[in-house]
Amino acid sequence: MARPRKFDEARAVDAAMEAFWAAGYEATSTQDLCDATGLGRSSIYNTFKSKHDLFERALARYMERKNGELAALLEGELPTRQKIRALLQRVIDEECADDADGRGCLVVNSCVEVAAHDPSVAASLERDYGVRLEALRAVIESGRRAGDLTGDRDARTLAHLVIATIGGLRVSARAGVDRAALEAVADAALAAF
Amino acid sequence: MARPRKFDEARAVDAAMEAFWAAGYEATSTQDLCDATGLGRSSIYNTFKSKHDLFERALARYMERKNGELAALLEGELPTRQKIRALLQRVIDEECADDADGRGCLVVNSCVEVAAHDPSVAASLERDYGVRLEALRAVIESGRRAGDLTGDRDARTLAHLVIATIGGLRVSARAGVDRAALEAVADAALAAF
DNA sequence: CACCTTTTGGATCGCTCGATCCAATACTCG
DNA sequence: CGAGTATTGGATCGAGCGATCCAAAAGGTG
Repeated sequence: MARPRKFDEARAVDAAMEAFWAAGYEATSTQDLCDATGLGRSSIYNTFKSKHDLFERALARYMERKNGELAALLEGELPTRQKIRALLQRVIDEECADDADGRGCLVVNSCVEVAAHDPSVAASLERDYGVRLEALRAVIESGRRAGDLTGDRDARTLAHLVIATIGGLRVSARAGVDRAALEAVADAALAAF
Repeated sequence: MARPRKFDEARAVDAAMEAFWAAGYEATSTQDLCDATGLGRSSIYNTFKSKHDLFERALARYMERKNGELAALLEGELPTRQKIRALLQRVIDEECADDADGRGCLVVNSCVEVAAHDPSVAASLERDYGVRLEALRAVIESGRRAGDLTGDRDARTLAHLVIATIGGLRVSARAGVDRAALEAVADAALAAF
């Protein structure tokens, strides 16, 4: 082995993730990626196959992080219904945060901007959707068994509904809807439970 | 007055709309716009200030068309609840259509891809959101007065919910969710009414 | 300490981007 | 019918794109 790397690959992926998150896939140039990671072109192309490859790694990293946060929330002590409400509230807080210059959620952004024209990314997004769906379904079903949730709607459908509501809140936030309205929507969406 | 135009400006905007709709703003090149409209660069730049200007016209045209369709549906004879369900069904049909190569809805796409980095487009999207919100609110309120709808949730909030649900269905569809699941989500979302 | 492999910075590749310019064209109007 | 003007096609602009290449640098290994 010869000259070792001067940088941490995971840190580079994280930095790239921030760049793609802030501007989207198309609008992020390789120069932007150099600036964000602090690396030269050579290091990037020596480590990753292409901009596209780096994007897939960055997206995977984002999913990993977000799914970790989701799992942590769902494993908490709250009653099931309040777990769901807290999840929606977290989304609203993210979207309405003053310092979040409207970058939203990389997964949602990628579903809309990238998925249709990129089968590989689409497959990755579909897999990730499945993970979130199963996590939510399990929590809803266990809440129901515990008598925590009384409705009789299919747990899987409710899990789909939660994910769709999150997507809807994020799109609405981008359209300029204010926090109070988003919170009212979140409350109303819980009527299905 | 001299040499007259050989093309119809509105048709050109329509063609550009299709192009932006299919590929997104960033990924649509001026060459794509020439191909889609059948015009030369000169004609495009002579008629529209820039790619951005043409995009705003195309987006406005899309909103006009879609809001027309919405108004037609809402003015129909169906009971209010079924109007809403039909609206959601239409969205699902659009997203799941075999020939719709995943282009989705230009408004949703633009909210996610463009709004954050383009104040002018953001303002346009916000205005359009207001139009849709008001149309839905009015229908819900009139349905309630007619005894068509029995819940007591704020009509404006329900209108927000309908729009958010549409956005959520569209994002979910892009993530690969199948038609049956989307329809179940649409039904569940109606629980708030 | 010198060799050898890998990384690094930076020049450069061919291409396409959005936009502009100009000469040729074609139509209206006096 | 000729003068004048707006439109048109196409060449062209400088800039930036994603990607590649190469020589210089650096540190582990004998």
